[in-house]
Amino acid sequence: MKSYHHGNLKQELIDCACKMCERDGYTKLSIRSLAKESNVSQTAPYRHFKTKEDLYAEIAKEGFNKLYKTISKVKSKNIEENLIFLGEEYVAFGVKNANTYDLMFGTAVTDFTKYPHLFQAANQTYHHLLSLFTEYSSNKDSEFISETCIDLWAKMHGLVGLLRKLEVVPSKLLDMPDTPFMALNSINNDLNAYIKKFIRATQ
Amino acid sequence: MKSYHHGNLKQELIDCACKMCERDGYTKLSIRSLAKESNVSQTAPYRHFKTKEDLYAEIAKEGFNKLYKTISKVKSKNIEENLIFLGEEYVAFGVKNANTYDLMFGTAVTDFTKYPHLFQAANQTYHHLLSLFTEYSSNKDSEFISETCIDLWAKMHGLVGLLRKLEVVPSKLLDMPDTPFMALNSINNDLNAYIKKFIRATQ
DNA sequence: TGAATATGTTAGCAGTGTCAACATTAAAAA
DNA sequence: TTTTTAATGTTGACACTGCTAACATATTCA
Repeated sequence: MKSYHHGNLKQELIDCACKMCERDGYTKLSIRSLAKESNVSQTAPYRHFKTKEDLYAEIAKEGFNKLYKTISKVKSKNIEENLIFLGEEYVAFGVKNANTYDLMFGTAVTDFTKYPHLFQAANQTYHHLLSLFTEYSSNKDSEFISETCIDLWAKMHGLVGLLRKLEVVPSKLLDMPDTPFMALNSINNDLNAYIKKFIRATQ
Repeated sequence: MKSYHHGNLKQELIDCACKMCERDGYTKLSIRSLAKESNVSQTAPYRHFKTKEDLYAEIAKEGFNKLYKTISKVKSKNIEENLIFLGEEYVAFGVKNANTYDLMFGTAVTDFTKYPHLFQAANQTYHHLLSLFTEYSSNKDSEFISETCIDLWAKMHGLVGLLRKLEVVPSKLLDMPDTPFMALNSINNDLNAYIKKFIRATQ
């Protein structure tokens, strides 16, 4: 027998939404289908998320926390190795959690400052990069360091975006020369090696 | 008096859709609203676009053609200056045509090979980079050149993505230190200078 | 205990993508 | 030229969506 009140519906909805989002993509995720999958009425989620964007923000927040956890686990002795591993982890995260990554960096949630928890979670990732560079860099100028962070971040972020475009290209195109997809695909075969080179090139 | 048949509805729908997409974002663009704005019945567009994704693909195609036109206009004597200007034009395009850029590089249209015209238009951009590097690089190894292209593309692409995230941060946050948005914002003040440094760093 | 609040349900509105059935016209075939 | 066919337009409808209002039940706390 199930009671009228649920107990911990909010978090359960968020967990379920994260799962559905990563499974089907956030465009396919409807509040109604989320409610159904969670065995509550169609409008129950509205007691916890005023709008759909609020729900998106929650998923994005969880995504940033997961991303932070992933890249902050990386610990190496020297900065170069650290950045290489970090780059590998970051790009791998973006590709593996592609649909969630969309929500984190796409336009579904435009203004992070409307969602303090999301804002904080997003900054956490950046702070990690920042502290890495601050620790290792001989140049302690804060503007230099922040620019270097953005530089690295942009590279990793851009790679995630391009690598995803490539994934959908069927193998029959592999022998068609001079397409970016072809070029990207050859990289994909040894993603880690490429990322290493990629990051090392701009040390 | 208007005739029953329109004459050139397809292209007019595409043009209108491009305008609406850039104005409101592609999520707000509905086939019904497009039909209304074009003064035809709700389902008239379905004679020209089987699904909404087909319409998206058309908009993305127009976007890639416009991007190609924009960056292929850049002509300088030496490769370095050429790449700097190209980077500026590219990032500026991405920021100015943000909503269209979403459609071009987002997940609304997953498989470009389903839309040959879009596929061709997307590759045209890459080909331009490729020919630039081929012309100027002393290392003529094709794999090296294609990797360098992707490298540059990823950087520009990543910058567009991050710069957009920053735009929505209200100015009250400007004196809040240690946020990526803050850091990005300082860059945005002199975007061109940053890109120069950015690209030069990985020559 | 009782009142106020939080959290759940049901019913319904307006808007959406898409399809089927029908109307009109332009193009092709006779 | 006439007739048939195909292309292109409209109307109506279905299932789905985000969201709100009105109502039901449970929990919190004075």
